[in-house]
Amino acid sequence: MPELPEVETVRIGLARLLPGRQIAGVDFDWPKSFPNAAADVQKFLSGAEITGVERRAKVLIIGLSTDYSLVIHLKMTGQLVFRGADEQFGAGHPNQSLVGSLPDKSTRVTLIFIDGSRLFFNDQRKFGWMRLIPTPEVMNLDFFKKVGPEPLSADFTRQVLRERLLRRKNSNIKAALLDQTVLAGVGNIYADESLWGAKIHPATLVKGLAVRQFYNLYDELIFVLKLAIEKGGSTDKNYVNAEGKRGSYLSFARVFRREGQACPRCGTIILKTRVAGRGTHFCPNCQKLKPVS
DNA sequence: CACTTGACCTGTCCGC
DNA sequence: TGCGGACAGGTCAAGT
Repeated sequence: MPELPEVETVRIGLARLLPGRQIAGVDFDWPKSFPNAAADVQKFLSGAEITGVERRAKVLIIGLSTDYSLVIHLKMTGQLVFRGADEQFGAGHPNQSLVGSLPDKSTRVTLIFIDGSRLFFNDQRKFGWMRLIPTPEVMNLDFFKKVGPEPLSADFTRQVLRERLLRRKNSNIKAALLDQTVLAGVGNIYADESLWGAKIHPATLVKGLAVRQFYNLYDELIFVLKLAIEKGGSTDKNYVNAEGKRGSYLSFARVFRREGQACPRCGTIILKTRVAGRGTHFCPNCQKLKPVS
């Protein structure tokens, strides 16, 4: 669920809310959510000031004045929700909020700032994690060494997308788009949405795609990612931004979670199948599976 | 080596 | 109503 647009939306919110705040303490219980030893957490977090919030792929990097960074992956159900000291932790937000009283039973880590405000790391399914890493070593993490280019960076061109996808020429296009070593940040929602835009069947083999199709896919991918950031991401069940509010992209979605509805382009009923091990939505008329010639 | 599948988890929904 | 099982889908390890 949190894909590039959702993580970027959280980053924008945290970058506005956190820098300059000083950490007083941290509470955490589930060790896998924060694997650093408890002593290290207290030692390198307490007294640290937050210097900035960055994103690479679907990972958030919160910089600290101690030359350590908090590296966070939300995986499927992670949330990072900030509450100011003057906000009742138990009251929730009136406007489109999905989270109420905090901490709740999905809260894995709580950062407490000296001004009384708090940052809650909630994660229902416990797949996500937060790690304290010396800042110069962050990019040495295996994930960062392998991850592909940022699709919204200036040097990510149509040609680059085609070259990267062709690294998996024998895969279907959906599996290749989801492969984080091919390019960073695309997950199930935006893979389906961009393939619909480019009129490509998700099971099409990469080697069977024409150059023009790669370029169409590039245009649709960039369009969908930018629109999703504009809409604050997609909220299905869990995802919320740094203020606990929903994203609205799904009301603009063309195929994702719209099985049984009419394709907005041709009116054919949208199907849901399984491709690359994931639930996959597509229009059987606009996105035909052609044999490799 | 290229590629696919299963494990990690919990909550929800569906059929009986 | 209760209960088992399928499903949700990001990433890594294990399997083919």
